[in-house]
Amino acid sequence: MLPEHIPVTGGTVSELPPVEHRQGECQAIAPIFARIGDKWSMLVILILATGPRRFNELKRAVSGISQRMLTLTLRGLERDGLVSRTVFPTIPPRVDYELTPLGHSMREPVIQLGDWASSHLAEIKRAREAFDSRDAE
Amino acid sequence: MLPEHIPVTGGTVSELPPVEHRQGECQAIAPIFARIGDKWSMLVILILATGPRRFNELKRAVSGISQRMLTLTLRGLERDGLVSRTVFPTIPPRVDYELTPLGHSMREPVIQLGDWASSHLAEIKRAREAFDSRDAE
DNA sequence: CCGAATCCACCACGATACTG
DNA sequence: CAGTATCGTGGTGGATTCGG
Repeated sequence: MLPEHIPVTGGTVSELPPVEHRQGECQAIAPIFARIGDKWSMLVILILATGPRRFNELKRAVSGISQRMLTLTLRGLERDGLVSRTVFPTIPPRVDYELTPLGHSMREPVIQLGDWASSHLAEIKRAREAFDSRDAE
Repeated sequence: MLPEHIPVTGGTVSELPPVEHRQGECQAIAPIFARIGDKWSMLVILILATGPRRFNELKRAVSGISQRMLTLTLRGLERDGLVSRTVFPTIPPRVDYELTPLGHSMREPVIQLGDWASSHLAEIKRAREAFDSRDAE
């Protein structure tokens, strides 16, 4: 399903696919990106990629998220069919969240992005500082 | 970079890395995700992955984006060292945007996510409709 | 322990108009 | 063509409280 990626080596710019190819695509995937590309969704997916978790486990793992945003984020992911919610009517109550097959199919792309982010953290930090000090003139 | 150096815990048999491993990571990558995971950044990266573009080319390609948000998005990506901005002092003026080496390194993860999104568009749509009709009771 | 609900500040974002 | 400026608004997201 994944199209062969453009070879980087020795390629000229003209060998890149025309914009139009992506252009139509953009129309379609923009809403998806706008949805999963919020502040928390991908982090939650990233955590759930390690296995099912309870609500407060998630809250602890995704440090900094508020209870409300975690609820809303999970609700959104559930709506999109990426996460399933299982309630155990015990006392105390217990709710497990885990990736659905669809959510599971998203694991690899998200993990890759996460890996990219953590590998290039320092570079980005430096770029920011350089930019900020440069425009402070 | 992931599963290799993860120490084996107790007797549990799991291919998945423990949460704790991701947990510390999350702290660090949350800001990055919050940054690139806004409404437009990844789409712009996706377009620029096909080669350098001028401002209005981008505006047309990323359908639906306002002039203001494109400017802000590009400025943010530039600040993060992902995109470079080249001004040609001609008349009419011309400004080219293209991926930096750092931005280039992000191409593959973003393209993968884009591919994932476009492949599962229909599934997500169906999941949403199912969810919405189910909670409309 | 899990999560819904309310209140509220802020800023993300879009629309529009204006400049070099 | 490539922005900047300004303003208005809806939504995001935090703090807190309540319920099951």
